[in-house]
Amino acid sequence: MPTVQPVTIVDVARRAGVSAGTVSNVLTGKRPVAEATRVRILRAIEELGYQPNLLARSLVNRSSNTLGVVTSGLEYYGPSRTLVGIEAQANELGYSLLLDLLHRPDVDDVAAILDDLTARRVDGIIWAVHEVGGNRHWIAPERLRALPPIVFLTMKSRPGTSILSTDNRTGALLATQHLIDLGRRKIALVAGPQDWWEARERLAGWQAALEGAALDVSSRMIVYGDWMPSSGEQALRRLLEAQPDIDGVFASNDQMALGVLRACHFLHRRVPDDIAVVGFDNMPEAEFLWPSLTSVRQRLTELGRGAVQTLHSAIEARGQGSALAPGVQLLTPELVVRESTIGRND
Amino acid sequence: MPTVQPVTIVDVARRAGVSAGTVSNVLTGKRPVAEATRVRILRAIEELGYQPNLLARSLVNRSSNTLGVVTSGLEYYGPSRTLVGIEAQANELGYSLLLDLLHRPDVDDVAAILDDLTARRVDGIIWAVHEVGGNRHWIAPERLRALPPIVFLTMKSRPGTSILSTDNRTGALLATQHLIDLGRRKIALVAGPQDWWEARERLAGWQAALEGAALDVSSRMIVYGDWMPSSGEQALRRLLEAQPDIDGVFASNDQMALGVLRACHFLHRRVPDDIAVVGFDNMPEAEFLWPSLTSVRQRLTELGRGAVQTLHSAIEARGQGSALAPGVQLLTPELVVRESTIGRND
DNA sequence: TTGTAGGCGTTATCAA
DNA sequence: TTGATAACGCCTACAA
Repeated sequence: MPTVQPVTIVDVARRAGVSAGTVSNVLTGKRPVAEATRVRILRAIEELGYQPNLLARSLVNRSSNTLGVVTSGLEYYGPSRTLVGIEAQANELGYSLLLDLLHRPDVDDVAAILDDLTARRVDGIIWAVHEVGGNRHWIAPERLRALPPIVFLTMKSRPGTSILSTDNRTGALLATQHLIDLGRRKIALVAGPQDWWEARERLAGWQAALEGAALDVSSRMIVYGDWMPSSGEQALRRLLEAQPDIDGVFASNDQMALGVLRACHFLHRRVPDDIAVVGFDNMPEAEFLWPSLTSVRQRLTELGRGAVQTLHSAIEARGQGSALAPGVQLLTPELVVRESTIGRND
Repeated sequence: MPTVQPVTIVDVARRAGVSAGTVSNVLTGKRPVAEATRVRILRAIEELGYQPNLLARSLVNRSSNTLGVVTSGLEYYGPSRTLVGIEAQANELGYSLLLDLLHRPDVDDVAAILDDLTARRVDGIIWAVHEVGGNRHWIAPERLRALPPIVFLTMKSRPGTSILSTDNRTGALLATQHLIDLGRRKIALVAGPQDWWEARERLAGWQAALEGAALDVSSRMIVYGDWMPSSGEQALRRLLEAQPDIDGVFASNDQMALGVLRACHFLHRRVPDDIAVVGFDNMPEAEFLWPSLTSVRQRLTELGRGAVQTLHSAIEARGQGSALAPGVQLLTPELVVRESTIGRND
C-alpha cells in the first residue's frame, strides 16, 4: 500500500547542490539560510514536487500535530455541529483530526480506541461522547494519567479533568420560566432518559423554575421519553389523559417537541392557545414548523472551538513541563422565542 | 508537545532479555517466535505498558493505515450520515480516519488540504464534497495522478475516476411517478440550486416522469429554491399565484418540502387532499411531521461503506502494482410513502 | 552559513 | 529461532 511519492529531502538537496540539513532549515525556518541557496532549494522543491513526510517529522519531533476526536451520535444535529466547530478551530491552530466514532456508546470498547490514538501519538484528545449510564467510568484513572491532554465535552464534572459543556440546567430553567411568564400554570415535562446526564440536568432546571413559582412539580407532571419524536407524541397523549388542563409543555429536546406538536395537531389542541410548547436544541427545522418552535439554543460551534482551545493550552503547558489547571466551563444557552409559545404575529 | 510515553521496543527487548527484532516479530506475528520467549515478551509489554509507535511503523512500512476524508456540510443529515458509514467500514478494515472539512465548499482552498493529506501519507482519500459549480475541476488532472487512490462521492461521472453516488434521477422519477399514479395532473417542482449536480439530476427525473405521462413540464411549473425551508415556503406561494390548480409538488429535498408543508398549512390547502407533497432525503423528522412526509430514502450508510470498500480495493491493487478499473456505482434510492401523499389511515 | 553525524522507533535482511 | 545491522525520512547538535 505505498504512496506514489518517493522524492525525499535528499533528492531535493542533491538537486540544489546542498546538504539535506540545509533543505530542512529552509523548510522549518528555524535557522537562517543564505537567500541565494534558499531560492535554489525552493526551486528544486517546486520542480521535484517534493512534499515533506510528516510521519518522519513527527517521529523526530515527538509531536504529530494531530488531535484525536472521539464522539458518537454524529447523525444528530448536536454532535455533528460540535464537530464542525472542533474542526474549524483545530484547522486554525494547525492540527489535523483523527476521528473515532462510538457506534453504540453504551457498550463499545473504549480501550482499543484510546490505544490506537496514543499509538498514533496524538497530541491531545477530545472526548465528545455523551455521558449515559456508567460510561463515564470507562476511562480508568490510571489510564487517564498515561494519556495525552484530554478535554471532555458534555459531561458531569469530575476532579482533575477539563470539561466543557452547555449549562443544561439553566437552559431548561429559561425555557420553563418563559412559560411561567406567559401565565401558564400547569407546565408538564417531557423528560429524556434519566441515565443521560443532560436529561437529569434539564429535569432539574424545569423543577427549579416551577418551584420558584410554587407550581406543581409532582411526578404526574412528568413523562419520560427516549429523545425520539414518537416518544414525545405518546408522552403528550398520556399527559393529557391524566391532566386534561395542562397549558404548557417543556420537551427536553426538539425531536420530542416535534412529537408533542404532532400530537397536539391530531388531538385538536391549539398551540400555543391551548398549550404552549418549548423544545431544547434549536435544531434547524425548529424555525420552520407550524407553528415554529420556541427552543433553547446551545452554542455548539463555540463548544467545539472552546474544547480545542482548552486542549491546545493544555498541550502547550505540558510541552513546557507544567500543567493546565483543570476545570469546568459551562456555556450558557439562550432561549429563542417563536410561534409555539407566543403565537403568530402577522 | 511530547506525549508522555517514552517506553520503546528496545525497553521491552531489554526487559525480556531479547533483541528488538524479536519483539517486533511477536508484535507483527510475521515470523515465528518460540512460545517461551513469546510469553516472556508479552509479559514485559504488559508490565511496561508498552505501545508501539505507529508513526515509526508507518515510516518504515510506507503505509499509514489511514484514510483521508474530505467533506462539507456536516451539520446536515446526509453528509454526517455518510460519514458514519465511512467510519464504520474503515474501522472494520483497520483504517483510521483523518478528517478535513470544507467550510465554504465553493471557495475553500483544496490544494492545501490535499497537500496535508499526502504529507501525512494517507493510504487513500474519500472526496465527499458536493459538486457545486465548477469545484469538480479543482483537483487538476496532473495533481490527481500524484495522489494516492481516491474515491469520489456524489459527483458527476468523470473518466479515470471511481465514483459512488445515489441515483438522484431515478429517485426523483420514483417520487414524481408516485404522484402521477395517485392521479395528480399538475405536478410542480421545487428545484434545488442548479449549480448543484444533484439538483440538476432531480430536475431531470421529475421531467422524465412527467413527459412519460404527457404532463406539463414547462418552466412555469418550476421554482428554484436554495435547499432551505424558507425557499420552499416562498416557492409554493409563488407557484399557487400563477397556477392555483396545482395538485402535487415534488420538492428536491426534505427541508424545502418542510417549507411547502408550512405554506400549505397557512394557505389552508389540505395535504394531501388538495396538494400531495413528496420530498427527497428522508430526514429523520420526515416521519413525524403532520402530515408525515413521503420522501425518497438514500442509502447513505451504504454509500459511505461502499466508498471505503472501493477505496480499499484500489489501495490493495496499487500495492500489487496493478490498478483498479475506475467506474461509477449508482445506488438506487427508494420511495417511502407517508401521509403527505396518501393521507392518514387511522 | 553550511556540512556531517547521530538518532527518533520500527521493520526487514542476512547470518548465525 | 534469534541477533546484528541497515534502512525509512527527517531534524539537530556540533564542527567547519
